[in-house]
Amino acid sequence: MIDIRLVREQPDVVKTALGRRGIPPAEVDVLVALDADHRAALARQEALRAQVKALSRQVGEARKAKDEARASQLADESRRVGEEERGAAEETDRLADELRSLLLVTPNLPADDAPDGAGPEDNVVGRRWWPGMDAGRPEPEPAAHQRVPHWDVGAELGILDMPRGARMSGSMFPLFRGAGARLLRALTSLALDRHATAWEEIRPPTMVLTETLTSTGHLPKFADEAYHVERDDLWLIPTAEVPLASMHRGEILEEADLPVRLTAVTACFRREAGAAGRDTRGLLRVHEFDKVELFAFTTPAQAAEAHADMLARAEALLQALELPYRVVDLCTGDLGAWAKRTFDLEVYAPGADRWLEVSSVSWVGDYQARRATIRYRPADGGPTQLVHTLNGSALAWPRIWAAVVEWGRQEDGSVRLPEVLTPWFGPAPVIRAR
RNA sequence: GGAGGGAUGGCAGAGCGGACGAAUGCGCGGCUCUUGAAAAGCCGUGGGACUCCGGUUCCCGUGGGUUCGAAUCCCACUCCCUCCGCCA
Repeated sequence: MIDIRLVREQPDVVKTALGRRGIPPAEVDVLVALDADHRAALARQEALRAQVKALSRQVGEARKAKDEARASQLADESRRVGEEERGAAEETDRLADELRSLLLVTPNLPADDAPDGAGPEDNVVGRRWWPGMDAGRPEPEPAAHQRVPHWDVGAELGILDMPRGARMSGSMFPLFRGAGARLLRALTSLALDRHATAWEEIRPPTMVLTETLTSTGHLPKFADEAYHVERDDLWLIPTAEVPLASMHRGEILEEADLPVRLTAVTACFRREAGAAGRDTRGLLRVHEFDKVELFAFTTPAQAAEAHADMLARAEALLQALELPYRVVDLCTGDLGAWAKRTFDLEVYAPGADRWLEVSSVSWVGDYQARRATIRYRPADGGPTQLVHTLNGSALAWPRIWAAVVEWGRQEDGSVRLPEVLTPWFGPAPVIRAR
């Protein structure tokens, strides 16, 4: 949630910021008006409440003084004021609900330095990297044998079995087998071992409460995108960001304990309702996939460094895996609802001939912290403040799997794996047909 | 799934219808004493909302209810503990 106080005190700042996302200023005016009404109602209610409390106290005193007549007279009056208060409370609650519902679907204010734009076409493509770039080698040109899409390579080698995945779960549920499954396991181990130096490894639950999914911003706005287990009213997480953000929900942390940095691998579940019919082949878009996530709780001052660190970690993995990639600075029109600034990492996949988003690293500011009331006590003893949260994938495996397999494909059809996977596949790692 | 017990401040733990946002202890912060430290003593120490900055109000697991008045009584739910059953 954005700060209602900022909306109240500097509505123009909020209008300008949300305007960059294409939100009309009238929506901010609605917030301002609702907030004013709510506060007026609250003041009325609290005045009545104070009256009830004062009268009740006097009832007790009258009783003690054995003045029954006065006691019952005061009680009658208190009852009358109490009824009035109940009416006022209903009005206050109604307005509070209305305000909160609106606030819950209002997106975050983008960072000042996030590029302006209307949609994905306006994203800013930044630096690029490819193996050997530092040594002055030119960008690699895929050979004919690398122009085979991973779903074909996977079928040839028997390491990806989409038809059987569909048999058990329907389309877009991949089934990896043999060396293909091992490759996923290797990638996860590689990533977690690297992160574990500074980031605490977590294995969170993958089914969560409605409140947990609301804290991050996924609910109520994006309910159609998530799988819901009706009988138990639990949701399957679309990313480990969701449970990790709730690690400290409702807590007040000490500044000395910040930043808190977490890493986790989980399955991620997405209905992809809005993308039906698009990217249906292979691993481009699937309903269930494994992803290693980084998540940080920081002070506002620590956020920039944490953001850079996350991005650097994701990039380091791509470099270790020898995959050409580019950094994309998301424009205000493509930024996720809760993000202030996001960098996507896209890997080029020569077989599918597409840039694939394999990581998204976001600075969320206090947007989630306010929804989840996650605060910290400053070391100087000042009042508690909301923390900042950041999240980033490092990395999402199916698309990495696809890129590794396509780039690695050799003339004889086997797949040469990056050297960094030697611990799992032996020296000069290769996947051959079974 | 069944039976019982519990949920109060950073922690432990009182309170069980009237000035209780809450005793006491521990912890933590400050001060006194001391060459310094310890000990001792004194003082302070939860979070939020609104505010005409005087205050007002909310929070004792969550949500309802009873009452002039609820941490205290009633109902429902959630979570934790013990025992039984089942189980990877």
